[in-house]
Amino acid sequence: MAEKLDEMDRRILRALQIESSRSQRALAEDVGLSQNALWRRLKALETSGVIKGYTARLDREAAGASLVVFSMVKTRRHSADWLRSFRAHLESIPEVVSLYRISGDFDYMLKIVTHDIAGFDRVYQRVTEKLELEAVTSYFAMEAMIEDRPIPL
Amino acid sequence: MAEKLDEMDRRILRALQIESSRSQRALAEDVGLSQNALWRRLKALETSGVIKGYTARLDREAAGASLVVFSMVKTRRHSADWLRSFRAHLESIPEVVSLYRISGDFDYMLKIVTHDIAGFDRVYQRVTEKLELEAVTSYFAMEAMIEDRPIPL
DNA sequence: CCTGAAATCTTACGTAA
DNA sequence: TTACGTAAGATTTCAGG
Repeated sequence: MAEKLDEMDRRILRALQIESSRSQRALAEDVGLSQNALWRRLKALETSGVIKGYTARLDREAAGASLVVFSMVKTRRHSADWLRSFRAHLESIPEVVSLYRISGDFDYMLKIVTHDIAGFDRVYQRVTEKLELEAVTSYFAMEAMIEDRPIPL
Repeated sequence: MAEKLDEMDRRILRALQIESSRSQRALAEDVGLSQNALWRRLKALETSGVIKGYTARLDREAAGASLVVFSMVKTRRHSADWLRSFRAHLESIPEVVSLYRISGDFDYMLKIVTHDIAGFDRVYQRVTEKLELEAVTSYFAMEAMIEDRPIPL
């Protein structure tokens, strides 16, 4: 399950991150394998969990999600129990698309995606109402210059 | 090209963001359409650009990209020319997976994904060498609690 | 709803590193 | 041993009519 990826695997993953809807034949030709060999590697990568699934890449704005906000959060409490409910609370809010525990003068960093300011405000209320936070600093994205590029391999 | 999405479209997009590799039949059944009707909507969503493509969802750690860093950047210069070269420079660095122009006491926010600290340091050098930056504050992700969830629709 | 064409999945066997 | 190639067939899905 934890075999290391070789160069061929990385080539396949790179191609799949760019466009996964191409036929196995075309993909196989690109990376330099037969369709059959590619199929076997694909299956291995899927069952080992390196490939978690396949998803549609959407135009965020066209999908009506125009606003991106990054919120840096400093918390007041740090017990295991509190942390659990903190995580559960944020998981219940779909607009919180990312949550990282970070180093530095803040404890967590949230990426929030909504339709507009009003939507963000509702999320903000929901985030803060239930949790005792010491400080929240929000950075509004004015422009997405590079957005969610492939994981570098 | 700019027709609004109706509830059925959103249902389809929601399903596709969760798992796009399922058959049109299964998908159609889920959202309450015939395979044929789904196919027409899919084609429309693809040609209108709402769906930009399809991609494999990878396990970042398993793919060997263990380190995530968010860097807040304050710039010294702001001319159109400089901005162009700033963008081009960062686009040339694949480890910079996101770049947003933001409001607040910083000008830009970078998301950088690398294998380890050494890799991050190389990227950091590359980012800062060519550009006159006033300040850079980096937050290292200690733990990814929620990562890149679907765009809320 | 129906269908021809295409793609996927699977097995089997021979070969090369 | 481990991975690859070819080949061929069964099955499923696609892309429309």
